[in-house]
Amino acid sequence: MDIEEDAEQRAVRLRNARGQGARLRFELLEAAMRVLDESAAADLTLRVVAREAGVSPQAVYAHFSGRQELTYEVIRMCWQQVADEMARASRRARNGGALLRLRAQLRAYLKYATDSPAKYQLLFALRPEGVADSGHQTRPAEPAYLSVLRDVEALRDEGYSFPGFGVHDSTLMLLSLVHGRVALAHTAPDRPWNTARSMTTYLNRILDGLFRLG
Amino acid sequence: MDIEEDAEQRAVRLRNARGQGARLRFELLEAAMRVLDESAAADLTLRVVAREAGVSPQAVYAHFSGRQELTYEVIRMCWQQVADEMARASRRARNGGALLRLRAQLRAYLKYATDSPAKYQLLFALRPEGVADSGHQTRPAEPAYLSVLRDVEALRDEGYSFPGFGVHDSTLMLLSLVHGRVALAHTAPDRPWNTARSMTTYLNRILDGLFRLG
DNA sequence: TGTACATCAGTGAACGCGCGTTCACTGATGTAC
DNA sequence: TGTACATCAGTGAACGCGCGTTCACTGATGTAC
Repeated sequence: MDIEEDAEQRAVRLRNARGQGARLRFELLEAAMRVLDESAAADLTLRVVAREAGVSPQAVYAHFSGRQELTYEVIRMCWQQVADEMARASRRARNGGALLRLRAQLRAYLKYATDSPAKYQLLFALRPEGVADSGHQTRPAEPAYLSVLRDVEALRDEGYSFPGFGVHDSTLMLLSLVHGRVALAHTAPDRPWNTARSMTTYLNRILDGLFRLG
Repeated sequence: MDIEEDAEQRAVRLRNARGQGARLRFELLEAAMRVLDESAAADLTLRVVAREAGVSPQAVYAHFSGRQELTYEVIRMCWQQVADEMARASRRARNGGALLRLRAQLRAYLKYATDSPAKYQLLFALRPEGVADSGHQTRPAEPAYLSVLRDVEALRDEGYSFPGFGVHDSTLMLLSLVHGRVALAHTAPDRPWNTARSMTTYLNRILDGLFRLG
């Protein structure tokens, strides 16, 4: 016996009802997010996503122009996801001042980087040349930017600022700091000062020193 | 006629003299750097490096355990290269104060990111799991760190500091800022505020606001 | 001064793998008459 | 109420590609005697 097909094992799946074909688009993106939950970013291939979704590789082409477009949509989803968690953290801290809400946002960002390393890595995957983005595809980081901006504006309304910087410059500075810190930690992950806990403390101290009254 | 071999075209090359076999190790690393000068980081494969060096793919195994080790050595070279350029920029500005030297270092960093995007991308390539680094392989970013640290120490000796931060924390903050800023720029390269020039101005203003007497 | 041998710096040929993508097809479901 | 047909949601089979790696080999150069 032992006929053991060597065809790619594919999850069982009922085809969508007539008229519901567009559902597969979402199923593919969800499958991609699941893949990233348990694999490295480099393993996010068209074939792997299709397999996870329970369809053949060719089925992807009905909803995306190819691997590249699929990947970009996944990147957008990841940015939206981290932005959502940052905004939620800020909301949970709404009783504190703006500075405490910013702390919460940066902590949420660090948590995302730690808990979802593959998705996090994808956030800063370089966009290869020749991408025909149609407007909304560009600036995938915008949701996270806007979430931080909101609390930086609140901080300004409380009278705090970094010398000479408006809210946009300040927002960019905070995002740069937190991402840069995480990226540097990746170059020496075994060092004790590169744990998520150390980085949280570090960023809190920066927040405290950065913004001043007046 | 037209017999046109389809074998991989390989650069002409004389084999190293007896006893000089170790030279190939350096030739391979140099070849890798050349590849990165004109290709994306994703194109840095063992076969491509071997072809650029003018040897067969198997020849790599005489000097590296495999693709992974080769890649890590290249990453170390890139960090050393950017650190060298930062240190040189600092030396050129030695007549100014420490703040001006730091400006020069960060500008050199930005220049490296702009002029050598493939090498720059490699700096922060995630180290996959299961790397047996034998001591010196870890912390590839250390040369750049030490270069910045030197000027931050000089700045401290001039009496400047960021509130509550020692020289190590401050150094880490500057590197985080500049890398984070570049990485965010990559997510929206078409925006006018993400040009190298805008980022230089931006970082200069941060330096001015960050460190205070006392 | 010649010759057998060891060493060195590589190469030839091949392997299995997964990738993205193309083309022709299938089989269920709804619609027109 | 039946039937021909169009549409839809996919699949089957195959393509060429470059990858990392293994194994057996080659041919020049030095060394021992």
